[in-house]
Amino acid sequence: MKAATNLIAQEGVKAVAVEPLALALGVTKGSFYWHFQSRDELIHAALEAWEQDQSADVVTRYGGIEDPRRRLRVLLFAAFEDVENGKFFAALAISSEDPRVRPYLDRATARRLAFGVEAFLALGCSDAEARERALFAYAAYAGYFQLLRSTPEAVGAVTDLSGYVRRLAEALVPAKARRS
Amino acid sequence: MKAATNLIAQEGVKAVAVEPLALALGVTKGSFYWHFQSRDELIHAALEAWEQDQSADVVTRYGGIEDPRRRLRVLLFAAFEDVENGKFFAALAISSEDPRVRPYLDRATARRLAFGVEAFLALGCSDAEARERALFAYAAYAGYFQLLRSTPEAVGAVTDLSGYVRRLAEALVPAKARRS
DNA sequence: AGCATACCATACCATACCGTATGGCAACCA
DNA sequence: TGGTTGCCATACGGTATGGTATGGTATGCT
Repeated sequence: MKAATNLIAQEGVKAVAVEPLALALGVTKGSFYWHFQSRDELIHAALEAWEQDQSADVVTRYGGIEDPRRRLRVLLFAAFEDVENGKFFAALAISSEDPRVRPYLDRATARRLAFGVEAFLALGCSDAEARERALFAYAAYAGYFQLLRSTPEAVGAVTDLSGYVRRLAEALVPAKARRS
Repeated sequence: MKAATNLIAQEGVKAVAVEPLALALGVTKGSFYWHFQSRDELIHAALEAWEQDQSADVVTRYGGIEDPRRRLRVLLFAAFEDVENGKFFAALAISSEDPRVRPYLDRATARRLAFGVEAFLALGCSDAEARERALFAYAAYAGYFQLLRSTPEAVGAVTDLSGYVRRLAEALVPAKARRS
């Protein structure tokens, strides 16, 4: 399952092939099919594990912060700092046509967007405004990791990631009073 | 080639398979291999055509605008309005692991980023600042179309695209004097 | 010792695809 | 009328992979 997760992160779901996987792990197909009923089951298991991690994280870690302004800023910075997860999300996005992936991807997107919308509403935005800002933030997130994945050299030219995120935060949720 | 382009846009390069393609077009493999030397040649031809379109567009249409502020804003709005192209770009991104796609994707990214950096430099930004802003803009672009592709419902909730782009433009290149 | 269970390996079949070999067949040409 | 050319179809071989069938082996229980 770990190997499968790595493969997904690296080359997408299509790269999860039983025979090469077994070979790489030094076992055989026979052994694999003892532990898993099918290739699909392995893929689902890996995706399920990811989703479990996900939903465990977000709500518990950021839902507790009362001040919506602070909650959003913390969430934004944390999201961009979790490179591992960002990369895996980008990897899922490249397999978005796969019917096995779609549900997980849709749920993740819906959950995150809803979380963002909620926070912006708490910030006093109108309904449409909140949705727009949440989408903006999420697109910036998704785009950043897509670029980091597909053409890391291009992203590498920008060494100051925190500057990038700060700009995003300023555009969306300006701090009321900034010091120094 | 048109069919191949559509397939790439829909399901990525891997979906461009000779036999199903021939079947769908009501011809046979024999016929296909008369016109193309190989599957690779077809894929390259489709990508080449896209790249040709690309480079023809950007420079000629936006390079001419003198005022860097205006040039950037026009470029931003135009980029988001060209949904067809945006979707195809997102489709290429999902095939970014494919060695046939990488060069085209890399060149497109480099070209666009360089164009953005140049414009921000003309705007008076420092070198690092220009690179950061260009990356920000490009990530917002890439992310938007990735989401539009992978989960269109999520994007559909935001009906006012121009508001989205306006926010991006404001964050990056504020108009000197805004009215109303 | 005899046996069951858990785990793994080998050999096999089926499918989907790429690419090739070869045989039409129609249209135009000599 | 017979040949040449352009285009297409059929049939085949090769490869990668998913999945199954079946046999082997080690461990621990009775």
